[in-house]
Amino acid sequence: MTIESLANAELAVMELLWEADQLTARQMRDELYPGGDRSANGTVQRLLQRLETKGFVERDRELPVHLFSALVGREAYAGAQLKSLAEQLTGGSLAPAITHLIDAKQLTREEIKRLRKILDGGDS
Amino acid sequence: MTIESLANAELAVMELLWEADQLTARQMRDELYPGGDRSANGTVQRLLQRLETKGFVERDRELPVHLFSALVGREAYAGAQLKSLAEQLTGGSLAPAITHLIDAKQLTREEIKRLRKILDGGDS
DNA sequence: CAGTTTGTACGACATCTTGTCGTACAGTGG
DNA sequence: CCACTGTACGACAAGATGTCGTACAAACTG
Repeated sequence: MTIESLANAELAVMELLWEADQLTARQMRDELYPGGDRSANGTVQRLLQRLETKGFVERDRELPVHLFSALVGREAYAGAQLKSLAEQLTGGSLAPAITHLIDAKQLTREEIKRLRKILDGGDS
Repeated sequence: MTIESLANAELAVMELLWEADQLTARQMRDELYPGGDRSANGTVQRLLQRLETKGFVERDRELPVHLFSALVGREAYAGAQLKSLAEQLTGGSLAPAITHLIDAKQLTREEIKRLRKILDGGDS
């Protein structure tokens, strides 16, 4: 159940799928490679193929022109990455890193407020 | 000032340096490659060299046998990675990802409590 | 002093990942 | 039948990573 991590171009594709519910490869090509010649099609298809293998993307094969959609949401991906980072570095806890961010003034007062609200609501 | 991200073997070296203040390459070799033959020395030296280039490690050249120490602390590294993740994925805010972790019950009650305490203290 | 040992410096390499491209093939419409 | 669009996928270059080998300097041993 481990969620792999994504590279730039793959992430760019996911960004599109996180915005729209379903997209064709063509639509994504137009978005990602505006002056898209023939080869850009292959690139996008390749990226989608790999994302499908990794379990990030689903493909509706009903029609000859497939419809792609995200299987892993942005928040789920971000959360998984956060968790994996914490596990790798600080024994599974986010606390040390967040402490550091606060001390280094890398979190705005706004953001701190937002996080506090989330935590107060989330557990009880 | 961007902090690069580290690969496995590099991270393993940093782990050692995060535990001890200063170490010789030899000490790290013994730790990382217990049955260490000749070539393991080269590997460790190479890793240290690259870490030095990336600005993660400092080398005391006073003695012929160098003493290595971490320039970037574990919490600073974790924090930087956290921040870069948030910037890449959720517009710089950690809130969405943490919300997801709470909803998906990926944070223990303990951890939530700890985070809340940090946030309550950190702002003032 | 000559020889050995220990450590540093670094070139070289195999492997993997990533992004890209080209080509082959299927279905559709003229 | 031919052109077009899309899918499938092999191949490749570039970069990162971990490893190894070798060259060289400093110190220690006899």
